[in-house]
Amino acid sequence: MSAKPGAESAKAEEVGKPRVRDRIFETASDLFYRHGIRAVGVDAIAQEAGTNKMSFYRSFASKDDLVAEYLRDQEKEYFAWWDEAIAPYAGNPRRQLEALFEAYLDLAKFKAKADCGCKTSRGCALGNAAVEIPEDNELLGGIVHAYKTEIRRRLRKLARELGAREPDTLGDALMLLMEGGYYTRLTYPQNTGPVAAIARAARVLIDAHLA
Amino acid sequence: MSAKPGAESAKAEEVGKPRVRDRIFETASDLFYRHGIRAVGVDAIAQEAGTNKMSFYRSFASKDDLVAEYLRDQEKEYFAWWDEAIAPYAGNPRRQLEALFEAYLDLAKFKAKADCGCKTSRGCALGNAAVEIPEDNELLGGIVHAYKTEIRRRLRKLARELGAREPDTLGDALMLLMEGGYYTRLTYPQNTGPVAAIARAARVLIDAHLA
DNA sequence: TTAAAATGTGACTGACCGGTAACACACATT
DNA sequence: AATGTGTGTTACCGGTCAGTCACATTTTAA
Repeated sequence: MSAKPGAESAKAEEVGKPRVRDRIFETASDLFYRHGIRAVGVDAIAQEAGTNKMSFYRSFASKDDLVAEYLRDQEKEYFAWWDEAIAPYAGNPRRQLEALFEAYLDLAKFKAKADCGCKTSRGCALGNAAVEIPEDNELLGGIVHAYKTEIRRRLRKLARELGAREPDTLGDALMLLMEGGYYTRLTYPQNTGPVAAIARAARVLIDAHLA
Repeated sequence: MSAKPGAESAKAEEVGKPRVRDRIFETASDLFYRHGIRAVGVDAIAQEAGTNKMSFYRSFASKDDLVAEYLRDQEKEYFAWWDEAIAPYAGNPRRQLEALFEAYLDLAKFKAKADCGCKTSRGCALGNAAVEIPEDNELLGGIVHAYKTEIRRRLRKLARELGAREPDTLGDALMLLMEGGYYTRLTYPQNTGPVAAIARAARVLIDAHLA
């Protein structure tokens, strides 16, 4: 099944062969995002990472432990993208919001690895996790909740800085657009779905709350 | 008595003990919606329905078979709600759209059984299924895709009847709101999330496309 | 009444789940 | 040479998954 990629011991370790833990994490993140959390077992992760289950449990206390780290990492990446998108327009909330929704259409590219091979983007890692996480899992559920709430806070804040009438309402409306974009991306390849209309819709909402 | 074997079952249904198949289907629908499809096994369904796995497989060829029926039934229910919401305003697409988004806030009540006990609504059954369905499952994936496309078609049609500029864009924007509402309902109890802003946002979008 | 249809029961398969134990091996430092 | 660390290997645990079997029982229709 898996032939060794010919990497020799000492040098390869430093250059192109990250520590087992990192390989496992990268592999798991990829598999979780593409196939969902429940659908990916620890054995599959270990094998795909070129190691075995025992090494998995030397690095992670449990699967949930890894999932929690995965979710936190996805959140970090997402807000990194966010900050990057609005950075060029600091002090101009209107431009920041527009930039955000225009960049949104390229988000799939930002996330997806080149060799993903998915026909459709898989939308929001955290949001999808909310579907799979059982109700009584407070650890994972809390991570998702905090993430969504931070998005909500940021959008409402931008709406306030914008000087919008009813900034909270505008922020929430914009959030609905974003979340809807993720959700529909699960079904429609890339930007062929309703998400194509997101930037214009955002602009319309913003204008209406400024008039 | 009549020789038709289907007629008698109606009696038992009324009395309070529906046929096993129906009990299984109702129970499964409830469990699938609340906990997700992957999280619910056939054994759990059978037990919760007061029967056993063998009776399950006498009624359904496979779990996927049941899931397909569940999804189709959810779609039917959803569009029944939709038609009911817009019926009073036939010929007035503007009022129909508004009614749709106002009724949306009560949708959770429409779906949820009284004894559900969920802290949060579970949003859209079909949309959530899209997260759990593996990419190569064309049967289930196709059902979800057809459902989303029908929503899109209906919203675009209403936007066209409305006489909106760029009706497809407006329809898609409204769809983003709807889908976003479902998605965020997974995380926020009932209407405490951004979904509370959905009716106003829809109105703003509609107005802007009419001006 | 009687036979057929519907349903219940428990055991079973083979695969997979998350997680663990015991041991072997390579290598880097000292 | 000795030691410790990181890793690989194999087998195993108890549990659950979807799905099937033979057979007993109840319900229903003729």
